[in-house]
Order: sequence, then structure tokens, then C-alpha cells
Amino acid sequence: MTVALPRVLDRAELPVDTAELARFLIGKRVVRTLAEGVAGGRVVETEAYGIGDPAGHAYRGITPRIRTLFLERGHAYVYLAYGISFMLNVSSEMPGVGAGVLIRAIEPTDGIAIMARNRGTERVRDLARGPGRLCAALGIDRRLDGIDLCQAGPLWLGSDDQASGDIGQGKRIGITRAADSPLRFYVRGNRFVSGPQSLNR
DNA sequence: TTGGCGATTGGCT
DNA sequence: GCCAATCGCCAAT
Repeated sequence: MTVALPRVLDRAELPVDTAELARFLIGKRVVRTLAEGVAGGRVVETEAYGIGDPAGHAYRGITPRIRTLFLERGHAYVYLAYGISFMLNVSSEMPGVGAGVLIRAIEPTDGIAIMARNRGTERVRDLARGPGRLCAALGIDRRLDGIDLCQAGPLWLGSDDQASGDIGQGKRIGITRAADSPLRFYVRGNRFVSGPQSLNR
């Protein structure tokens, strides 16, 4: 089943601060347009990698790979982690400043059959629970690095279609530097959020 | 030119 | 819970 498509988010709506943007994106929609149809869902988990963050990829300055993290807020930064999984980030600050928000999980709403095929599983809960799974489900790779997410196209951000629920905040997952900063945001109790249950209450 | 490493995942114990 | 898979990047040689 497919829900009516949301409105494309306007860049002016996006908070400039990285942590604020990470919280703002909870409940928004990620929409992927593929040859087979539209796929996507509601954002239920994000992490902020802000200015001067030792865990952020931009910490050591700009390089060719992370160039898109320095684009004006609302652009995609896609990279390959562990040689296995792609990660989708939303650039989050003013042009020339390197920072972003990692989209860690979405609650599938559209194109579930497409995502199931891309993921090789029928279990809806497992389609996009985790940043690598999310990219696999939506067919996101480096070809989408740098695209504008505030414009209708192959991948874009849409408005809320319902209240996002109670938002929790806690430590980020899977990092070693600055590991204790509470920069992860999630919908409390939502079963499409990744990580152990103990972190999602 | 090279070696160590990482914002993960899935399978096995 | 533990661990291997897998590869692009980049700091250091």
C-alpha cells in the first residue's frame, strides 16, 4: 500500500545547527524514486555529527571524499562503511562548513515490495532498521552523493504526514571518539529504531 | 606505495 | 555476544 506523497521540504525550514536538524528530521519522510516505483518511509532515528566533532568525517578538514558534507544544508553525503554498507547523511550547516546528520533508520511506508526485493527479506521491521540496511533498501550508493534533498528528484526529503511521537535522545551507536555525547535522536518505543531495546526507551 | 582502520551487518556459538 | 567479511580512504613511510 502507498500513502500520498508529502510536500518536498524547503531548505529554509531546515535548522542550521546540526543537532537541531537531527531532531527536526525525526518524523520527516525519505522518498526514493526508482524505475520500479517510489519507496521510502518516516525517519525514526538520526545522529548528529556537528562542527568540530572528533567522530565526524569532516574533523580533519575537507578532502575529495567528504566534499559534499561541506555543501549547504540539505544535500546528501553518501559513503561506504566497512566496505559493506552505504550510509546516508544530510549536510547540516552553512556552505563551506563540514557537518552532517546520519539517517539511521526509517519506518517503511511506501514501496515495501521494492525494499523487500532490494534487501532480500520480507520482514518489514528489518528493511531499513540501521543505516546500511536503509541504503540497501532504497538503492542508495555513491551515485547519489551530493544531490539536493530539498528538490524533487531521485532522492528527497518530505514533510511529516503525522505527529512524530515522543523523541528520545542518547549516545550515538558504533563510534569510539566522543562516544558519550547525547547526539542520537529516536522515536521512543518505535520498533523500527536500530540498536538494543535498552537504548530506545 | 602501503597498512590500519571504520558512523555495519549477518551468521554462528 | 562474538567475529569475519570487504574496501575506499588517507596518514605515514
